[in-house]
Amino acid sequence: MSLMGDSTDNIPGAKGIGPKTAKEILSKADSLDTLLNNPELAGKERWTKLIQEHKDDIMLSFELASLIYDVPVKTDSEIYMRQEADSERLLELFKELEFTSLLQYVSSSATEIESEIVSDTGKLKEIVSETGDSMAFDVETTARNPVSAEIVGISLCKEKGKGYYIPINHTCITEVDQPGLDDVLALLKPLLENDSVSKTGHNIKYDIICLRKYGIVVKGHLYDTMVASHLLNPNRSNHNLEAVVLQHLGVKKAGYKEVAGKINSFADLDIETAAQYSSEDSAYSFHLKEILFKKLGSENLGDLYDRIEMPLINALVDIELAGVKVDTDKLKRYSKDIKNEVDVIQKRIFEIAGREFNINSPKQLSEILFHEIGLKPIKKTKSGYSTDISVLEELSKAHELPKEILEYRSLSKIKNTYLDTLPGLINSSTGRVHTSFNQTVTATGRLSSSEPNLQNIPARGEWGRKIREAFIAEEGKVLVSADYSQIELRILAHMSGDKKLVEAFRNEIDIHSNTACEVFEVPKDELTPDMRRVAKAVNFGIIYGITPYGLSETLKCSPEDARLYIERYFSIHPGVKRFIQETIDKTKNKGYAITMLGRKRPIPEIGSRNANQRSQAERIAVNTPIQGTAADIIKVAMINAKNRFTSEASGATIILQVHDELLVECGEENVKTTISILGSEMENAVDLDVPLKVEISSGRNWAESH
DNA sequence: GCCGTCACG
DNA sequence: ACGTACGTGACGGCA
Repeated sequence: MSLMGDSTDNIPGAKGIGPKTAKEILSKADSLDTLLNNPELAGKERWTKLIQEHKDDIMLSFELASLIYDVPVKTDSEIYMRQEADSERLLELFKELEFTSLLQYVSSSATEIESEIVSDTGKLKEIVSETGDSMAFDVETTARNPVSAEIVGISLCKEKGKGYYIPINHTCITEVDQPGLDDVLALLKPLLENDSVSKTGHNIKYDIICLRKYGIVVKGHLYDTMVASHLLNPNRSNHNLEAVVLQHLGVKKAGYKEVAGKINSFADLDIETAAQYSSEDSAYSFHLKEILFKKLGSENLGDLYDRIEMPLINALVDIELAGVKVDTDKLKRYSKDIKNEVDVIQKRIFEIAGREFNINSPKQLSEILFHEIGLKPIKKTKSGYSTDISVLEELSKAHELPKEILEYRSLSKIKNTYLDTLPGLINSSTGRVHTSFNQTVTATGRLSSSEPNLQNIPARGEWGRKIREAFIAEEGKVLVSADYSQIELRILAHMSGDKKLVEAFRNEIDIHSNTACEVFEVPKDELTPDMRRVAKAVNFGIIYGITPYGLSETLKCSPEDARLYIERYFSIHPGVKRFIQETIDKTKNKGYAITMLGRKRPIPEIGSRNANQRSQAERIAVNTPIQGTAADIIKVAMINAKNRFTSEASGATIILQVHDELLVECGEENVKTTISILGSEMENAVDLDVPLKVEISSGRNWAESH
């Protein structure tokens, strides 16, 4: 078995590697170690030679060089551009290898895009009238968060290689005339709202939100080159335009930081520089559209984009604009309460420890625990002894301090991350919190949420309840929360076709209790809560790509017992066992994991000779189709629910998504309709061999609706 | 900027 | 003999 399966079985020496194969390895490679530690591709010399053999292919040699160059992450092309120092070291490397063409690329910044400043409405009118059925645009603003951002300028592209920049609200001293915002938007509105003109952009959700605040509803087919890049390789974490342009066009474009990093706001930027930068954004995105969407088609990802990711952009626009109402007074009161609690605990900790120290410093804490008190370290981290929750729980048996530390940590986390931060993130004009839902971050296809992250708001315990009670509905409205019940296990049942598992879900049996009966071979009425706890962990473990050790860690049992549980589970669910093996084999053959709706995730380490790396890859190969399919399904539900809320004028708005939950706000009088629409759209988003079940309830706040 | 930790699913 | 559950984002400490 060679690195990537059949396609690279001819690898014995570098000379046998053609450009296409090398490219394939690179596109699927996730870490430098995978490649450099491969005995068949070992050594820098081999790779250097490879570069020289392919120096005509700019991008290929670029990526190869980045590997030799020992960059710490993936095959991201932008890594060596992130820092000046890196660029310089890369230059040296290229000089050494006599790469004249590459030298040109890194040393000269791109000037391929022509930019024209549009400073009067007459000219703008002309451009609008000349625009055909396809355009790209980019909105420049004062802020990162689109809901609070104000428009500074807009660039357009209607033909490859040329951008037009309309300066609107630059505050720098300039002789360039700036047309008024209202005039510009009035002229652009018919074009932007024209359904038959497709719109291209890089992270176009941002621009659509900015314009929506001014009453412009962008219509037409959306080509988002950032989303396309993510679908093509979800392992990459960064899909900013500079990186994507470098990867697919082989051009080093100036990034935002290089252009505007030193100034406070884009509005302070001189108009000529702004025009060039913004025109490049529009024009490169316009150019990338052709390449990326052709690739999406040939990778069979076109349907996934058209049916899910593109309509999802519009759904996310509505969600982010809607925001969530938060009772800040309540949070601030809780913050004071919790401060008193934390102070008391801190005092107690210092007394027990015999001196004051920074409890938040794991380093200082381990000094106290393991040297001064003399407790026995349990786990190591890269930099010392671990003091994480599992360690402290174990140490609690031997000493009174760890328990206090746990309490301190938990409370200060609540205070710092939630109580004290959320009030500051309220948008002053809407009075609500507007998170960003990121469509291009996760490797599995899930969304992520940031600034603030509203997908990790505490849910458990006293403080979880208190904090969720502070997420409230507008006056006269209520919150409706709908959760998929066991969606991942249901997907496992469907995908594996395991008879017993399918049957259990068709009969609406409590799945964890059911598993407990099976694993412990007892009738239902003899089940203990502890058996159910074990079974629940086994069920989760299956989804995560179970290992005896991993299960024993979470269950705090011996690996031998864990192994037994797993063995019992598989003997009862042979279909699941078969599914796991087949999934791993298929991933090995194809080089990627794939979800029900065709989302792909390359997993190159699946062929690694390093057993640890290979095992991890195998767990990822099992988990990704399950987690990713669940992500696909809730995306479909969001799109369909939103469409019905709109078409049936139910006055309901989705305001949050938390992986298997949707939170909706609607008028008190519409609760019944909302529940019925939401429930049926979630349950019928896709057709599986087992039913999808959704639990719905409503209330004045998030805790109550749950 | 990276690490350890911990909040969520 | 090894080191392990899957996926995220934010915080404080520390170099």
